[in-house]
Amino acid sequence: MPLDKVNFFQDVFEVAKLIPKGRVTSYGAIANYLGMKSSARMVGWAMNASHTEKDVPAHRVVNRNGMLTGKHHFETPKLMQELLEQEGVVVKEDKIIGFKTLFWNPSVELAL
DNA sequence: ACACTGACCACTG
DNA sequence: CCAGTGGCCAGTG
Repeated sequence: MPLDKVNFFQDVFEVAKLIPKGRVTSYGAIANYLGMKSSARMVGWAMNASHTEKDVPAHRVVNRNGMLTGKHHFETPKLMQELLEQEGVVVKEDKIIGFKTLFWNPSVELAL
């Protein structure tokens, strides 16, 4: 597979699109799934470009704490939380309640 | 070509 | 338990 130069934006987007409604995952989990566990920053950075892709649910991607760190990068800061709540995810103080339960690990769910 | 930055994560003390 | 530090890849000044 031509993963050499890594179009890793697309990969990140693909994974993000696979996140089930009402579930969330972390940058690190995606990075890990893509085989770049330490490059979680890049995932976040890639999400920055997710604005160009319409079907990328960036609101379902949070940091390992379940905290909505990227909400400031949305059109409006409250948008991220609202989108999550629309899917039944409870958000309090910018962090996801029951994150551990709602966590969707691509390395497990998409396990090869 | 160099240095800094970034929606992060894990390890050490 | 909290704070500090390194690592990781790519883009920008």
